[in-house]
Amino acid sequence: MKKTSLKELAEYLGLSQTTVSRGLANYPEVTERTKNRIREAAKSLNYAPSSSAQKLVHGKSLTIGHVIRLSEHMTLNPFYADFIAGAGEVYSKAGYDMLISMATPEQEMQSYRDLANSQKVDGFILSEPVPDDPRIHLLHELKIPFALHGRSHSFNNPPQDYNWLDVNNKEGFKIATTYLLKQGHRDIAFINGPEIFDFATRRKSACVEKMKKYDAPIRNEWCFSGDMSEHAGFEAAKALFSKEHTPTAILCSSVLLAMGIQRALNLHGKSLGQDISLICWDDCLSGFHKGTGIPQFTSMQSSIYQAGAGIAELLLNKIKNADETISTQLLEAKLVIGQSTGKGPYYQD
Amino acid sequence: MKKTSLKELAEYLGLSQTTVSRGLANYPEVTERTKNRIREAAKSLNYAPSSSAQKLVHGKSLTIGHVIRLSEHMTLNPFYADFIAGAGEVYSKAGYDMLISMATPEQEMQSYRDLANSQKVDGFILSEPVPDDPRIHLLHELKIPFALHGRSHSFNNPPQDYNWLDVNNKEGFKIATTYLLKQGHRDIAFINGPEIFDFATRRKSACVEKMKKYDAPIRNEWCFSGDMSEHAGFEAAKALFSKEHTPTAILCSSVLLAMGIQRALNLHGKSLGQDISLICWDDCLSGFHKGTGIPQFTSMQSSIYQAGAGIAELLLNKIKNADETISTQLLEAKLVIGQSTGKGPYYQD
DNA sequence: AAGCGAATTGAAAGCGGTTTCAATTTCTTT
DNA sequence: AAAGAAATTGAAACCGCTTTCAATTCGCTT
Repeated sequence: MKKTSLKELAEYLGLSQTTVSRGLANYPEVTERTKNRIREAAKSLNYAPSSSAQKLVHGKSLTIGHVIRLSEHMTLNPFYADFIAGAGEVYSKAGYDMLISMATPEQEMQSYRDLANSQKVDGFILSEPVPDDPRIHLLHELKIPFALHGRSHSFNNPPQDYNWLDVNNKEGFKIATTYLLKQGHRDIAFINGPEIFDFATRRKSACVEKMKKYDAPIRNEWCFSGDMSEHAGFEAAKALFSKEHTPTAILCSSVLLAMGIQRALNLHGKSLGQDISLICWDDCLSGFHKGTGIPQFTSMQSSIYQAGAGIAELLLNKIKNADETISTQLLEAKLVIGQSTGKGPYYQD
Repeated sequence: MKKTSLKELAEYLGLSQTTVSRGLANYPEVTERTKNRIREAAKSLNYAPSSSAQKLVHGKSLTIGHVIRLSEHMTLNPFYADFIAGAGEVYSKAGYDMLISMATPEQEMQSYRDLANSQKVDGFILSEPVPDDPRIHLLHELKIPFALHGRSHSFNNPPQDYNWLDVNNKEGFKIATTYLLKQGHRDIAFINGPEIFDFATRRKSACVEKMKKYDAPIRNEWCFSGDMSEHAGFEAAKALFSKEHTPTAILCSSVLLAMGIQRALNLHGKSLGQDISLICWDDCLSGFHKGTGIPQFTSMQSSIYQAGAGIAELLLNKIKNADETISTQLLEAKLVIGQSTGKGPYYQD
């Protein structure tokens, strides 16, 4: 079972390469009868066109690139798996491939350059934007389509345009904060992700806005910003409950944080939903999929798998239609009541 | 800034394509002086060779394929992210690309066929082997190099040969079981992954072997096998502690399970390390990276990131050296004492 | 200055497809 | 049955690169 070329297949059939090629591509000018002959022969000889040859002649790679920045600690965010799964499924349905490239922060830009210039990919999906993300400028310059998962806050003027898909972090945290406030909580702590990131600042500002509106106090010593890991959640909650004043509710930016918070609370003999309420952001990681029944945590849910699928679709549309306009899409998160919230001291009917 | 071709670059330099090509590839017969001219021109015109053209002429794709099976629930194992990060880093150092393809169980085999026949990839990494994994046979037939992460138990005779890299599950769980026994535990429960998988059966048998050796009782109602999720751990532990007899120690197959177990224990007012001991398998997911100090769980640690890197290296060696012999590699897991274990009732100095 | 080997350079073939355009075959029509 | 239109088929160019092999240039020897 060795590689069959178009030439061999044509010789075997006693036809020209032209006809065979057209037959396989289902051109109308080829008789149905010969098409069938061709298809059968192709199957029996196990023929598949060489993708590099096809790419060469078409000048397209039918491949989308994802460059993943490996930080110094080689930590890769577990959300990537789901995000990529969502995108990957869209690609495979559309006949596209997904090329993933790991890059250290120093290699990162060059990696985009190389992939674009060598025409290995027809477009990029960018993740984890930073403020005034330099990749946006680079990819504009390289004139290659791309879409961003999330948004890059711009301090520059004018800001750069780009296609993006984001979850409505602001609205999500407004809903969550309002829910806690209406349940009678006023002393609310906020354990956030790193506030250099756009999503984290949006979450924070939503929270602050609503708290102000309800005249609830905003205490700096109750606001944390850092890694979104179990460990960070544990440490933050530990710090929080070693203070004199402690909140009656917590908002946090990730299920991982929530787990750490829960562990710390147990240590302090406090129980979630009873002594203290918690709402966490939930990216609906499939590894954490819930069973049936009331979920452990009350959360704002938004599937990162769907975000991956959505942004892949957005980008493929751009590419296929050579659409130069900017597309943006905002996904809404859903409040799901779980066991981690209860009435607060100021509750009133 | 549009795509520059070799031809254009050659014309710009007043040289032939041949010389330019050789210059860029650093052939010795090209003078250092002209090489430099060529390099400069290439840089200033932003030239990069078309990868499809290069692939076409070399007949290699310099790409490794990972086909990811999406189950019905679209759940993608979060370990994939780390595994892929490890592999990806090796690839990029070696000048290889990583192609990831999502496939439903029905598409899966065809996906391997297509990628191989269209020469999109030079080799495959297989994950999550099942007994007598049909992919092994297929890829042998397609005569394309591959390596398996884990092992595929064979009920057939003779079993098929293949390159693999696995972690020493058996030895790991022997160590863990022995540790618990020596700490004075005899009533040990086992919350395992799905026992259709090779790794899970090895873990189970290691456990059973050691228990027998120490004359500790093996109770079927204390053995669970299922999803390796937080939720499954919670449910198993809940079931376990609603029984009349309860164990003094638990072995489990994943940190996620451990977290669920902990949550259930808290509900029952039991505390890990005090009332009950737990050792879990820890794939060292970067998302769960520990801080400093004594880790939460006592665990058998083995980095799945390194497994990814190791198997990528193994495969690339095969490909580069056209090595037809079979390579296998067994990684050892390390017992790390954390806060979740303590002395059992039968402890003696 | 002629002759020679060594060092450079370039023309052209080929990798495996797609597509243009011309050639051939088949079918109508008269 | 001949002519013209329509339907099929195929030869050859081309995509962008590498590499073989032949041609040219160069530096030295005598």
